[in-house]
Amino acid sequence: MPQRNVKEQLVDGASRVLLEQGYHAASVGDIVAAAGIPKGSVYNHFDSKEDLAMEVVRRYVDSYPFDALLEPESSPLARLRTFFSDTIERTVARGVTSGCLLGNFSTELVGHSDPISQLVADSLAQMGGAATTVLTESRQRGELPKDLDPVVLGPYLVDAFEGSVARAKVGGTRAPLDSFLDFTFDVLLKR
Amino acid sequence: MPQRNVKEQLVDGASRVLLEQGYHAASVGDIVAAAGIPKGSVYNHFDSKEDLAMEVVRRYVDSYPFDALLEPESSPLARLRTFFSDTIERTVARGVTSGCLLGNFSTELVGHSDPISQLVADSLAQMGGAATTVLTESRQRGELPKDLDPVVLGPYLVDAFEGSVARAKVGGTRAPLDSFLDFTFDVLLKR
Amino acid sequence: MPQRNVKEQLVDGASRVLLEQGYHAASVGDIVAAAGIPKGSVYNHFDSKEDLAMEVVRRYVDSYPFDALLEPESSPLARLRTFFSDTIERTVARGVTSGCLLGNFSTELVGHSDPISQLVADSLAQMGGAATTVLTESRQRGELPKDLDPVVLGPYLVDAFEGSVARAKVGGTRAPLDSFLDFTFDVLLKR
Amino acid sequence: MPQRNVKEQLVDGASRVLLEQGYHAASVGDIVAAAGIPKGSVYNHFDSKEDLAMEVVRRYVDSYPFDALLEPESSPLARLRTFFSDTIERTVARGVTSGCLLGNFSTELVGHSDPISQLVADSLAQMGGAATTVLTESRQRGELPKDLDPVVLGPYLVDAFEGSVARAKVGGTRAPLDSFLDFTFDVLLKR
DNA sequence: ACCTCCGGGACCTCCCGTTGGT
DNA sequence: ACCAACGGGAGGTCCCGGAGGT
Repeated sequence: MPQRNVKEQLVDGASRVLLEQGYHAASVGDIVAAAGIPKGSVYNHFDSKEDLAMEVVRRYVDSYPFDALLEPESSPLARLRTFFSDTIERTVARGVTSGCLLGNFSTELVGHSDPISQLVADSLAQMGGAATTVLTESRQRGELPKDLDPVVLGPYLVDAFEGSVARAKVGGTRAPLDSFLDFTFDVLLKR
Repeated sequence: MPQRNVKEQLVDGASRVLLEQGYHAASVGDIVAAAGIPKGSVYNHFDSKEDLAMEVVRRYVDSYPFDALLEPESSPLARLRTFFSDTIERTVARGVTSGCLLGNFSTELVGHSDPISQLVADSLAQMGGAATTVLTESRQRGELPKDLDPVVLGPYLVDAFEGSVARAKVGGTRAPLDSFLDFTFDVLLKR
Repeated sequence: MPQRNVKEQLVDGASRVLLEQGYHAASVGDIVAAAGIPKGSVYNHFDSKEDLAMEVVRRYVDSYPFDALLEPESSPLARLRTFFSDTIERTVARGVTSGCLLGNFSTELVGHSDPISQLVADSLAQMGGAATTVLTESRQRGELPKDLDPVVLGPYLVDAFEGSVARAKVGGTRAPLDSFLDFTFDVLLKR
Repeated sequence: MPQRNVKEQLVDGASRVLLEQGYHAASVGDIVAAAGIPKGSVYNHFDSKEDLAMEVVRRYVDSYPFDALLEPESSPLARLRTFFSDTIERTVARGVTSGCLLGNFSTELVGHSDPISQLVADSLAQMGGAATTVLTESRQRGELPKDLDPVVLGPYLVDAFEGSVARAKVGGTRAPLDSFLDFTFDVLLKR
């Protein structure tokens, strides 16, 4: 067998390029160039660019620290803050101007790829649901102001987060992200 | 003899197509087809697709009801709610799955068009600033809980709004938008 | 306008290449190379390779000497013989190994292009019909043996002709064509 | 442990696919999919797609009922009619729109594969020769009109047959085949 | 013998911007 | 100002055949 890891290299390269350039702007040529593999090898592993992007989204979602978020060891609110904080750091590390793959694809691919859009919608819902779960815990511990409904608040926080990621991206600064974190946990959730 | 408002038709068509398809996915051919004009005419009025898109963004921003938002007639919070509410209705009227041009371009065009990205960033900042202005008014009237800083809260609300538009878009439902409106004005700002 | 005749050159080149190589074996690159035009120009004139091939078939059919065949000046049988004889000479002039576009496409494109297949079927029917018309004339003049039904014989002769063109093509010799002509007119129709 | 009759499956699949799609339109991928074997296995048994197609043609020719045609039991003309009639039924059973492999390849592969073209030409000549043999028998029995030369008539009938198969294929109807049979044996050969 | 993975190259199509006659 | 025609280049996809471990 000539080489190994071709598929792995491909998905890695695609992850980087799709995150940085977007779906339509990133050509398969760009991706294979970044992955360091020949173009002809792409379709040995994926049926289409869309199929490859699906895998990239799956891996992206899998990289979220959901385990730590739901582990009932420390305070729920602390865990939620850590979840967002870690995510912010990872986002910044990849480059603020790359933004969040879910947010990027949520606006770019509607009407162009139903499978990806569905996956993105589900992933966003999953995040909102996880937040709701933690907030419900928090409420049971009496940490949460009583007027805040976890079911509504969870997705709301995810929306606010994604919005701030988008603004950070287009502005080229992490400020909106830090602002989101501070306001959410130091003001909104703290009475 | 050619059409009269060729430029107008062009911008109208481009507004629709760019909002629905995105920048990279919409070809100049798609745009002129939607506008009902010949392709060669585009470059009599704009230097490039990018230039045309700039004009589309400007018109999009101009269509926001900033005047009504800042007119000191009714209650500031009421005006802010109306601003978002009207915007939601217009968004829904254009098709939820189209989303918001600013949100769409904020994630798609970073790294591809600095002029558009800058314009989008500025427009988002403008919205946040307008919200801050109104919230400051509100604070002066004592309508606003004291722990909420208008300077932080204004952009935060815009982020949350844009995030909910994105989620509505990818989910194909207006629910996140209504949820945003209710939570923001019935809970968050009504402590 | 940079150049003219681009479309004409394109169709001419396509006629040559499609006849010689067949539909699937001839790439658009081959065609534009033969036509001496850049590849990007093809789709200014035709929607697809299939569309271009349709035009080629139309021109091919138009090149048959149907007028002379149906002109009631000389003997019907003489005109029919001339029709086939002329067609044979033109076929040989283009290269026996190219065969007949209708025959070639009739076997290659079924299941791949319904529009072309239909056009080819119609054209073949047209030839058979024309032969029938002339044979009917002949019968009325008493030139035709009574047991030969023009309605059946017309298409039969066309089939035999196309079959002999195919055999000449694959054999690389005009012998089957001459044989067709002699047997048909000196034996079959001369009872 | 792999399959047993890999080669057999391969040739069977290739026979079907090449007959239905043609040589250039059928990819090796299509063939192995139809055969239910992995693509890499092809080149263990054949040097190339061309080589595989050669085998397919050989089997196709072997499937003709030449034995029954030449067995001097019943009337020569009856045997010839049966030969064509059986061939027609087998052709129809495989799908009229598939046509005849010899006819299909005779027009598609000239200039692309000399070995296949040669084999097809020889096979066609073989058929014509067999017909001539039987017609000669017939002549000796006095069954055949004296003006019909078996040497010319044999190939002529094969050409007419192949032409009618092509017309049946592109027209999607067996009518030309039945017409060929009736006219040939009820009119042409019956004085 | 088998078969997974590989890969250089070419497929058809379409892109965006331009040219130049009207 | 208009716009039909143009064109270099790239888009995603798929081709046939091979390499090499099992």
